[in-house]
Amino acid sequence: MTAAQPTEIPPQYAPAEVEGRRYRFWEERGLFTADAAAAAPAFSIVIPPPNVTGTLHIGHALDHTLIDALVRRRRMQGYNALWLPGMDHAGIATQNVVERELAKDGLSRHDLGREAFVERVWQWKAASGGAILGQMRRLGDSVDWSRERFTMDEGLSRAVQTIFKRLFDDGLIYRAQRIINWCPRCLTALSDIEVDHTDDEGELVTVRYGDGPGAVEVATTRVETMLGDTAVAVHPDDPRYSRLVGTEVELPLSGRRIPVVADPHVDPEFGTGAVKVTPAHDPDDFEIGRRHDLPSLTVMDERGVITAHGPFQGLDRFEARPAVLAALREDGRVVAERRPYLHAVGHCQRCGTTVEPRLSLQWFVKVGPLAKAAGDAVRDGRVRIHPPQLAARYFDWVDDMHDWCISRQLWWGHRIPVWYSPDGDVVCVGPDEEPPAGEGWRQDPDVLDTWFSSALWPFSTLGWPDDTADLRTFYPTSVLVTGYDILFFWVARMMMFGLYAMTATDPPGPGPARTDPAAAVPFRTVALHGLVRDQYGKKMSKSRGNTVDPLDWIDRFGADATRFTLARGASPGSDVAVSEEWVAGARNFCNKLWNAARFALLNGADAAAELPAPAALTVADRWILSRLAAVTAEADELFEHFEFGKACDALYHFAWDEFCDWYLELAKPALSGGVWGGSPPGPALGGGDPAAAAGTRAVLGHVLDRLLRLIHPVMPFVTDELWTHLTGGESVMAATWPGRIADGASAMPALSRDLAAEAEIEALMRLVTQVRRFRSDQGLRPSQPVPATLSGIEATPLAGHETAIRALLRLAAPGEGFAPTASVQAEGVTVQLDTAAAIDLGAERRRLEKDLSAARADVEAAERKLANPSFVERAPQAVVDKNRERLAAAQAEIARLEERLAALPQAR
RNA sequence: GGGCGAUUGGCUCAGCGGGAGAGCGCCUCGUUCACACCGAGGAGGUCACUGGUUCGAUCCCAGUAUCGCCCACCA
Repeated sequence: MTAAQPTEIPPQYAPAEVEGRRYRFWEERGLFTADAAAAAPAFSIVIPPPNVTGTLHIGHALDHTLIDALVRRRRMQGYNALWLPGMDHAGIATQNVVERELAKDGLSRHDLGREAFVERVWQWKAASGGAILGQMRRLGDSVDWSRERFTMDEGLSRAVQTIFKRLFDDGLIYRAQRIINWCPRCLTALSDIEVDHTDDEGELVTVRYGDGPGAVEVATTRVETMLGDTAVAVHPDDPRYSRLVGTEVELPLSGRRIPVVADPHVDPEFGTGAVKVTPAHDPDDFEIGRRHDLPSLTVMDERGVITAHGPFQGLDRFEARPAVLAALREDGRVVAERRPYLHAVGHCQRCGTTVEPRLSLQWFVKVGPLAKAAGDAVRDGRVRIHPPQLAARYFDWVDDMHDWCISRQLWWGHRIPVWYSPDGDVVCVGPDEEPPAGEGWRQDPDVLDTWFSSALWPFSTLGWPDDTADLRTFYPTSVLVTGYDILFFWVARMMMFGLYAMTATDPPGPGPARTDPAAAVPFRTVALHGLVRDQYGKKMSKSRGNTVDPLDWIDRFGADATRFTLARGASPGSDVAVSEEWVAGARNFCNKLWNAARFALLNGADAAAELPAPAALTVADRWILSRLAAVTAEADELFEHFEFGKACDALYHFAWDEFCDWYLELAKPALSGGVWGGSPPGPALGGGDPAAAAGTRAVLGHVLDRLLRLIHPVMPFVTDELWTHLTGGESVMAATWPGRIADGASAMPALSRDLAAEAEIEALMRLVTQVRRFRSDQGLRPSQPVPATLSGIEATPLAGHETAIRALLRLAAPGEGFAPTASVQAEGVTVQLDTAAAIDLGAERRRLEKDLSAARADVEAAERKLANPSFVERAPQAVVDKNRERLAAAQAEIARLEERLAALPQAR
């Protein structure tokens, strides 16, 4: 027997000491590196590329924890697992960040010029990107660093150009004069989803146009745009206005005469039923203008400043509004004013500025056929969205998508590969083509929406348009793990472009493609998680001051604790609430594992030994192996369905409640091989039996070995540190997963359930808990030995467990003058205790009465049910039987309790 | 204006057509040789409200209320 010496293993886990060392080891051994030529089935995940705008936040930590857990498990299962890392240039977001940096020095990007500015952004990218990579290492991300990509690296830029050219040639990219969302601060076009709507306070003003019988009143929230009105529209069937259609009215403040047109888009119920039409500054009006061939008058520049000649020229749009209104009032034109008037107003997602609808020439993707294909792939099951209820949102969006404005008036991003000649010729240049030669050709100055390149991520990162081994092996990727908040931004667009690029066509498009439609999808499953929230369920934000820096938690609690906190809260599609108490609890769990392993190591746990046959094991050994079998199957299944929270919970409770709290206590007699708790060892738990001791050391080693493997995907560092100590193996990362494994991989020996052992130990647990409760009620200190007899135990399944029970309960052998003062009955055993003092009759009576009323309630409920013929007739037999058993048990309990209550006053 | 989801102990959340669960917090006790980042015991909930279906509803259905999220070109 190994003497339990004070040891070099400290009693507390110190993450900082372990994490860096373990990560370097994994990396040096190439344990993260996937092999495109490997025979094992492939499993691949591409990282949702973090923006190079700053550093990772706790939401990234959640995403990375879940992905890493999936990948680590698959790797252990024997898959050829790849987690491909990389980052996103994040066009407008990054440009804004760098512009803000410049602004600190009083500079604008125009002071630097395009080339120098872009160079400056690259410097920023290097710094921010470096920080992000460092954070990923701290988190323990098992990414294949040899395959790291960036959306603007050479290969990906070639993929962007390739697909742009193909879309252009297919007529799916076009350039058009349209009303688009314009940010007057960022000075660029935005797509619909880059606009956030909020209900803002405005004013609804009713203005009279024209005079006399031909006058018409219109309602508007934006009086300043009337400078650009070119019509008034009414509904064709509106009898109030039918006589006016075709006439002209005079536009106030300008004297221009504009026509009254009839258009079905007008809602006769709203306002006055007549609407002013400003085709250059409102998307609806633009459409009306098109239908009626109205001129478009642009009265605002790109910064939102009025350009129309007259008294308002040079005013900002928000200054112009009250000015125009005042002028209208002066003219007696204002019929009614309603304020406050709440209405949805669009804001730039990146800077919050109110978006201005602006007529301009932009590039668009014609999304019709692409979106149809993206919807169909989910509809026909080639791609599964998890949890399924989020698929409804996906369909809503994909099935009714507007054309996608992809040009941005920015400098940071992929330059649009189109060239213009002075004569108006337009040439789209492919990746291997030279720009057109000759005088005066100019490339389009705009760049592409950052989501354009993100949409190619699952295949551009694998080498597309080249026919690479990586692409052949790892596409389609297995799972896409990301937050539901970017379902539209990213997931839907990857679907559109993945299917477009990777579906074989006739004639073939550029790059390799798949003839099997199921192999063309960018990923087979989309696993959506939620947002990280604070302990009150509130969204984290800098203004609330409730954000969490993952590095701060990693420094203070360890990466494993941080990961466990996030994973334990993760349910598919729902948000995760975290707080410092939670991560402290997770840190405690790490420490619990640490000490369980420390105990095992000190007691000669032997993971390498052959497991003895059940007959040669103690009941406790058989029980914990059976419980391990159960929790292995359970956790395995839960991980498979992205139920990280439940998997963590199952493992946590097994490790703490069953393995540590009961099994380690029960194993002590066998391990110590001698005196334990002051009592001689008993046979059932193998005390004093060398064979049983060896068996228990083997079981202890095996259970801990498998448990560490099961927890490793979520808590990689502490499990690896402990596992290597315990087994002498190189890394648990490379060990076999105890549950299901990949085809062709070799599994661990299966464990089976042992229900007899489970029942026996559960009975022991109930008895021990009952007596502990009595001791606690009586104020007996846990450490104080109490002489007691256990009568009737020989006739119960607990017959062999008397020593264990005595030890767990600190019950001493009855000595001379043994005089029991109280008894506790449970599991067919009567425990008579000599408390050496009068027991607290009040406490005992209260306890017994409480138990009695609970038992009576049980009897009443069961009787009521069983007295109901419909219940007996129609309920499942098992349920009826269960109630009969409950009734009998409760009745017996009542008899016992009444007896003891009656005996109570006689007790000493 | 549409759509989706939620409402369970103090807080955050599981659960589910047959006697309400966890973590944290709270109370009591504790220097038993893995761990005080611990151990033992305990208190605490008419499962939002109203109806319906059912032998039986926290669970299914309808409505109400409150909250949250997503989408939206009604000026």
